[in-house]
Amino acid sequence: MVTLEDVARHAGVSLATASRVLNGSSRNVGRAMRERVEKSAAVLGYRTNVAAQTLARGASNVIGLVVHDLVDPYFAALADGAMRAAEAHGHMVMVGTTHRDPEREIAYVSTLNAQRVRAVLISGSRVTDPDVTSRLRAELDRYRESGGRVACVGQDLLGVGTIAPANREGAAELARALAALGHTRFAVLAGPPHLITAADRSAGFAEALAGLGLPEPQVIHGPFDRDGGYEAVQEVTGATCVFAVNDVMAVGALAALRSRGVRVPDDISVAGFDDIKPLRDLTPSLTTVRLPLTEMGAQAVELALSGEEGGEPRLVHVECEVVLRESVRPLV
Amino acid sequence: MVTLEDVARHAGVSLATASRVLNGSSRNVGRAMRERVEKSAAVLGYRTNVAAQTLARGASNVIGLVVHDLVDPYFAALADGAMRAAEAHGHMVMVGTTHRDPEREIAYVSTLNAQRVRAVLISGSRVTDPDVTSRLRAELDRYRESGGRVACVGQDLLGVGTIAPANREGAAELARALAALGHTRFAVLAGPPHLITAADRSAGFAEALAGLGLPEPQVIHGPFDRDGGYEAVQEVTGATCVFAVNDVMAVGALAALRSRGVRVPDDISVAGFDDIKPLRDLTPSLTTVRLPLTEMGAQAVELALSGEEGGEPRLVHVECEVVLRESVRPLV
DNA sequence: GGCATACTGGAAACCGCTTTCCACTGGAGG
DNA sequence: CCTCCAGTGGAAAGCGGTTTCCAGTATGCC
Repeated sequence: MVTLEDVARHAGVSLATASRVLNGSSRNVGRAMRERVEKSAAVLGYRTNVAAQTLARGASNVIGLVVHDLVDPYFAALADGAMRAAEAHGHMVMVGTTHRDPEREIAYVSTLNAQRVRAVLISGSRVTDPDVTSRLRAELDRYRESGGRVACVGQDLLGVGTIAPANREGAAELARALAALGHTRFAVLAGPPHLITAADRSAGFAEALAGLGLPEPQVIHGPFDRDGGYEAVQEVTGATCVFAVNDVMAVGALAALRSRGVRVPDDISVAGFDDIKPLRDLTPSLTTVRLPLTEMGAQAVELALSGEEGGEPRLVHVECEVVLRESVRPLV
Repeated sequence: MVTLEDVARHAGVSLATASRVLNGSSRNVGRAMRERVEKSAAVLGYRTNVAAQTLARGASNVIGLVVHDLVDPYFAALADGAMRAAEAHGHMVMVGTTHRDPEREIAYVSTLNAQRVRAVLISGSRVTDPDVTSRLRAELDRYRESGGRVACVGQDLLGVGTIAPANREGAAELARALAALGHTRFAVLAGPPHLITAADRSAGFAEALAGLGLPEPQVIHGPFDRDGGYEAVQEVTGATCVFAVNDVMAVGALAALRSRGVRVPDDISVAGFDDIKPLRDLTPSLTTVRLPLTEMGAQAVELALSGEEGGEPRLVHVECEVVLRESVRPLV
């Protein structure tokens, strides 16, 4: 293991000088020395010991990202955006996947705190359980007290900078768009009641319907994933249009309908939410509400890194956009 | 920032004792002391400084994973498996995405070396360029000389423990299965010639065909991604069956055919390779060669962590399995 | 020519934790 | 009763960098 001291000795300079040359200091080093050091470093194959650097500097160059499931295209896109932004800052990303267990979310914040990461990014829906939320908050607060930076993608419930998608409004807009096509009887595959993202989208959708004087949708709860959509759609009765509160559920619903010989959109229309990448290759292509996932991931990094310069944590609202595709047809 | 020393002082014990209690040492600590220390740590909200720990121990608890693109379900599944296995060992995973740039692959190994990660996992196809390969190898060697462990998912070209999918054999088996259905005129969407995975699959397929006395397939090169498949399939002429060397390309091909009104499998059959997760929700469902991606990710972690106990780097062959689905139909 | 003023290089104090070595204690064994 | 040893707590030397002072040198200016 070649250390900075080895390099310094090999170059015939002091440790301080070698450090200044190799690890971006503000101090200038004379041209001759600098070249000697760089040459020695190359010859010896020196690699900075980041752990030592982190310890000495008191700040690391890694960003922690907490997601539910990397295989879910939603989080994959978020992670991709975050990693691109992180790289632009010269940071690496350390990922923790909770597989939807809030306890592990808390545990990961603790672990990332121990790693003294530069920033922590929390993504995915918050839950209604106030106990879980306050414990997560406490853990985040502890981290921030010691100089950590945090950003959240989802609901503004953690007292930290937040990228907040307009779930309610997006769902409402979708409802109006679908109603404009003539649909009146809806079903909502609403996900679990305790997930705020799911609840918000479901509520926004129902409210918009009510605002139009349309009957209440049939609401079916279930898991927030592909299989949850698959199961939930089986219980739909009498609706002409189904809204799944996220795309992966909608994909599951599509599969279930297909396997039962129900044609989409001829027999029933289906819409989702998020506009995840793989959607475009589905048949029929899925109507959805578009969220700029990659950008959101990148924004979260910027938000966390910029910190809340003297004041309140910032709240960034993200607009959604309804995208009508083949899975929905107008009712004549 | 509360340090171990703060805890020790608060508990009225020495630094050594506090360390032994809080960070799994082999040494025993008396019950009374132990409890005092644990209590103090909890009260003060102590979090180990992993950077300091890494420096002192000379070994970190993070694993580096290098992938091409997290949004690609292939790598997402690999990463998922790796993260599960890593967690079982109490490690975290740091991810680098190269977006298919071999230079960044090398750069990431260097960065991960600087981080002194416990192990580095390299995934994705190797390239034919010997210069790139040898430079990557050199970087890996440097890392291993200083005690790093490496595993690779792909071709055994790096001189490190490797999880090697049976690309050739899998493709050959697929060719025989398709031929058994009566197909004789094939096209191969072969990806870029310099990607060994693509080349192996393409070659295995063609060889099997030759072995059966069938005519050579039409080979079309192009990018290894979804859009590459989309474009390449446009050039197919006169084949009854198209083999895309990976699933994402096959998905692109399916989309292109659909948009041109070509029916699959009625007008033409399509097959892919990998069996990525989102496949099951496609219409038609895609015939492919199944690879246990999640397990491969986990195996890579185990392989790297276990090291090459006194000897040659290990080579783990991974079997593939042909999965016939709707996108292929028998030719009467 | 003399002196203030950059510049630049080096010595050494830390960053927070691990671990080796030492010292001390109390009980087993002779 | 003394010796030996297992068991446990503490002091202190690193781990590999960063950075603050200090000192020496060359430069600018009057």
